[in-house]
Amino acid sequence: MQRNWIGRSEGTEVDFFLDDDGCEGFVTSHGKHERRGIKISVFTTRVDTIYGATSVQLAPEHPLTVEFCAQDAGLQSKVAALLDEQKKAREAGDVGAIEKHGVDTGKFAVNPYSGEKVPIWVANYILMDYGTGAIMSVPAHDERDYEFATKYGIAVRQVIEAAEKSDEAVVLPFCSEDGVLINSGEYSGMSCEAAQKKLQEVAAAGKFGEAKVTFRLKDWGVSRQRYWGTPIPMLYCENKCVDDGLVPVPDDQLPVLLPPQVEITQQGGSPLSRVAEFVNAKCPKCGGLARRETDTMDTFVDSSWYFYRYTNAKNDKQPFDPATAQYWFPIDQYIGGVEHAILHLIYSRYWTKVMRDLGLIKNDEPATRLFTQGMVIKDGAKMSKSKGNVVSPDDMVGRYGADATRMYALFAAPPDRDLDWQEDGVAGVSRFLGRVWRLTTKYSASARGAKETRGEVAGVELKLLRKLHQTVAKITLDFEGRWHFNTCIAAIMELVNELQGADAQLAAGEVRPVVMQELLRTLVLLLAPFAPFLSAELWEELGGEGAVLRQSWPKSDAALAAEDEQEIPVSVNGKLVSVVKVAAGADAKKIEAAAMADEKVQQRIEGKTLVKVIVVPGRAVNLVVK
RNA sequence: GCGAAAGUGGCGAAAUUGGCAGACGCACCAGCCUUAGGAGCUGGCGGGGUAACCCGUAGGGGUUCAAGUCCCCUCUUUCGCACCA
Repeated sequence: MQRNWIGRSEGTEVDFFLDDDGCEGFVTSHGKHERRGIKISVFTTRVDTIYGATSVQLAPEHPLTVEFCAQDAGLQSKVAALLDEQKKAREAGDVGAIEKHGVDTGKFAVNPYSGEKVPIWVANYILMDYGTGAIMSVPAHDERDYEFATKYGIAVRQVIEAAEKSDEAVVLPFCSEDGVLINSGEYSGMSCEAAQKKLQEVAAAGKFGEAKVTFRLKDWGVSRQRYWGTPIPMLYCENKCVDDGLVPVPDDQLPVLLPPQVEITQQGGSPLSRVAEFVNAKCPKCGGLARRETDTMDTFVDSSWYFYRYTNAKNDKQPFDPATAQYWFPIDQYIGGVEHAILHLIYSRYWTKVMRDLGLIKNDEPATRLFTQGMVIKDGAKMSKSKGNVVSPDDMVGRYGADATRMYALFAAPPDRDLDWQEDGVAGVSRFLGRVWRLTTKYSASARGAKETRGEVAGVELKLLRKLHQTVAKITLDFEGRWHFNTCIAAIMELVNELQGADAQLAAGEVRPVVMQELLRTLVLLLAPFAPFLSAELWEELGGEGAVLRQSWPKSDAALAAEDEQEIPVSVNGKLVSVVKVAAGADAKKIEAAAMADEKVQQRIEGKTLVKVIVVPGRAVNLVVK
């Protein structure tokens, strides 16, 4: 997601030249490169289309635009209108919806490869803060350029044709990179990819361009003109005792605190600038008058590094001690919603890299792993304070208890998925916990004091212990490997169902206390992360030592968990026909024999020719017949 | 418009490497029990059909002995967005 957002874009920066008196005698790339005059750098991902460039377009705020305007009042008013449109679109947050407008400056630029003169335009959709603030316009091979050129009658020249020739007429713009250059001088006939590489080399050799990587990360302003932010600890010395008068507040005067009494006047500007006691200060360098910076830092600044402070919260000399931070960082696991995946996480990563470069920390990244949790959905919409559909769990805790509420939330869906909040299910979880309580307390007396060793097990003891150890294995895997707590809880429910199904045998004393103890104590340990309060009670009830949450996680005994038989589905021509039982670990031959011996299978293949038999041991059998 | 994620019973969901679709739970139905409860126990519960069987994972194609799972196209929903040269 970040890869997309940061928007790494590989392309070429190419210098066009302003065609004016200073540029006479310009010679194309074929000959010598005597370049004078003013450069207009453009960034393009499609340098292979450069022979199709029929204009150069500048952002309204481009320095050259400003210069042209200074010489031409008529142009200036038109450009001002373009800039206004761009600003309005930006404020509305949708530059994409802008209607393309532009104005011809009457000036020309020279293509450094071909020497061709092309008109220079200013357009409202060119942004000064991306790339170089100028583009070469290739209408034949770019949607936007095509739209613009047809609107203003700018030439359209095709320089790429499809790699595979077809009889159909070419529809412009042709934007595919799967093509071959035409009308491109000595580069004609090359593939797009090869041409890009070659043209970059030529530009680099001729010193009028180079391969370049551009990023689209938005430059987020640090400072805000409002009261409720962290003060920026800088002073402006009135005497200009240093070059620009800018003096940092000395360490021993940090932190700069906000004044407690501030009038919010809604006049605009920072409210702090109207608080004289705050603004007026002494220059720490020369002792003269100084003014404090009155902008405050945006909250993104704080959220980019606050967690480093957690490693060293009582340090009153520094934000944190580098050695302490190095001990704790990077964070092992970051958990957050998708809304954190871009802005906050990009800024905090960026901040970490800056602190690393300053030598404050050693880690390159703030966290090693990211887990993106789902949203809570209520009545079809994301649950949020701003939508006002937030449900407090307090009600549910009051009615069913914290254990049932917590366990229900974990049971309803895996955490990486959106959770549809429906309260009906909590009653079921509550009933389940009641069953666990009754089952455990019913047999706790005998289980509590068991001291003998287990020894060999068989019959119902084996059946129950097998299920127990299978459950431990499953939950351990789902818990550690996948964080699928819903299936962990389902597995505990299955275990309890199995125990309850054997209640008659338990009541008849067919299971020894030592086995009962293992069954119930392990059950409680498995339950503890999901229902800690109930588990603590039951742990005590079963005579467990210490706190249940301090116990080590149970280990699955693989030998006990292993089944001695397994069921293998048998299909004929891909359709399930029967299920056969074989000894666990049976080889393909034995499984095939069992499948062929099955009555239903025989009915299906009777009178047909067996073409192929596929046996996947432990998994499936498929018979292909004709 | 672009980008990302998702689509499985009446509902929330399972199916870890392609190998018995619907585990577990909710709701519902039937029965039992009872100093009648927001309780407990037993059984049923995708659709069609008396049945044998047939159909079924948004829709349509494909790969494969075998597809919810892999590939292509379409549709729908949610989230994010910046005409990015």
